[in-house]
Amino acid sequence: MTGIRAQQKEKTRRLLIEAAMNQLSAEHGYASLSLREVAREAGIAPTSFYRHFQNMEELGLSLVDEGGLALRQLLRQSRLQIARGGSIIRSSVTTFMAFVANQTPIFRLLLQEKSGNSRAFRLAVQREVDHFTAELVDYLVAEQHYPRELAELQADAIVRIVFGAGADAIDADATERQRLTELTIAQVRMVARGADAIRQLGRPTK
Amino acid sequence: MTGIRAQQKEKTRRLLIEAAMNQLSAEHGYASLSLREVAREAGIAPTSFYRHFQNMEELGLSLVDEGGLALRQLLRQSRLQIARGGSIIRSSVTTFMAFVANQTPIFRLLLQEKSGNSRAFRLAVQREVDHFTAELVDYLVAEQHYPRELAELQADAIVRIVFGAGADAIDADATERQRLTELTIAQVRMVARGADAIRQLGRPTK
DNA sequence: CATTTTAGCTAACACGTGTACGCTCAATGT
DNA sequence: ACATTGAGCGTACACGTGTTAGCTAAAATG
Repeated sequence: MTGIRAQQKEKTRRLLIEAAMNQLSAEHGYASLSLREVAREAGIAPTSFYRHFQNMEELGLSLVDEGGLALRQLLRQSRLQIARGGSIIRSSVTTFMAFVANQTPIFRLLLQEKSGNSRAFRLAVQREVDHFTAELVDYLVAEQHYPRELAELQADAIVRIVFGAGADAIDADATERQRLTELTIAQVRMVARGADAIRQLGRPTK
Repeated sequence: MTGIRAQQKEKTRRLLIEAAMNQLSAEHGYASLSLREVAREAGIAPTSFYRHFQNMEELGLSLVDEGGLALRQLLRQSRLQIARGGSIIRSSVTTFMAFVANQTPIFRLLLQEKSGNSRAFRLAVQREVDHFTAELVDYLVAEQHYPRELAELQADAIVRIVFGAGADAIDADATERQRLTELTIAQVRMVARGADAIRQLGRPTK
């Protein structure tokens, strides 16, 4: 009942997606992705592409979704590390940087399309980043007992710092990435201290 | 001796640059910029383009330079506001956001090519951002007497936050941009507080 | 004034692109 | 068993692209 036919279709759909991913590189971004080349790498005729996607844009949005999914899986991984002890900041930043290193093409896609030229793409990526931020806010409120507003301010700043560092990490080699990771950890801790100081102001007499 | 000929050449060179700027929009980025369309808008034949630039890439790098120049002019403006009193943070963030609002295509170009697909572009933009950071470090060391290392950490974090906010401001309307500006100011102040707290740790007994 | 330089032109090229049309043939539905 | 569906294919078209080669005329040079 799985449908040997639908099964095959899903398979070549994946072939297309993976072909597109492969063609994403440092020199060759989504914008300059060609239907024909993607189809060629997937091993189907150019026209058969339309059996799976209406547009290249539709393919691209699927890529973003895949990326967002991977990103959220990363977050869960990170939370696992927290559960079994250790600095939340360090483990979060480290796993994030590992994601950038291991899934470079996906991260680059997210990064580029965040300020890219398709509104649909920008919104899709922003949605993923917002997820990211929202979960951080929840953590700060639930576990660290920050007032919501301050938690939002802080989470937003942290996400900006971490994503910015991720962008710089893309081009970096392992050593440089290590340095960036430590730098980022220190910066996030700095933000946390600042948020804490502000919180103390709110209720000066402990 | 100005050279009526060289003068004319410089003029159409500017025409080309401005034509390229005009074609940069939310939907149509540098990557999909066409030599022929640019030439058309500049009012010259496609082939004449090569009298001024060897590549589209060379044109693009000129655009980045123009953008960086404008950004540095903005910084000087901002520093003037500081000289005649007022919060340095507020005036810096405000003028930065004004830049994003008024010179949107240029800022978008910088933002996109920062993580774009041409290494030359990435380096060019990074160079501009580094200028930005370096001047902030100098300020923090000279005026606020932070130790250099802490100043660098702080400046880098601030630049990341501000640029991230700028990226979000691109799509925003005036009201939303105002909100973003206030948010960013608060975040930068938060970072400053954090840096201050860390500095106090370094020399606990005042 | 004679010569050289050069910004801009027209014509032409080879190429890659997205997409429409109609065919095949194996998996599905009845 | 038969009819229908649909994934994939080959052909073909119109179009925009970057780039070369060679001409023209005006400015620069001496």
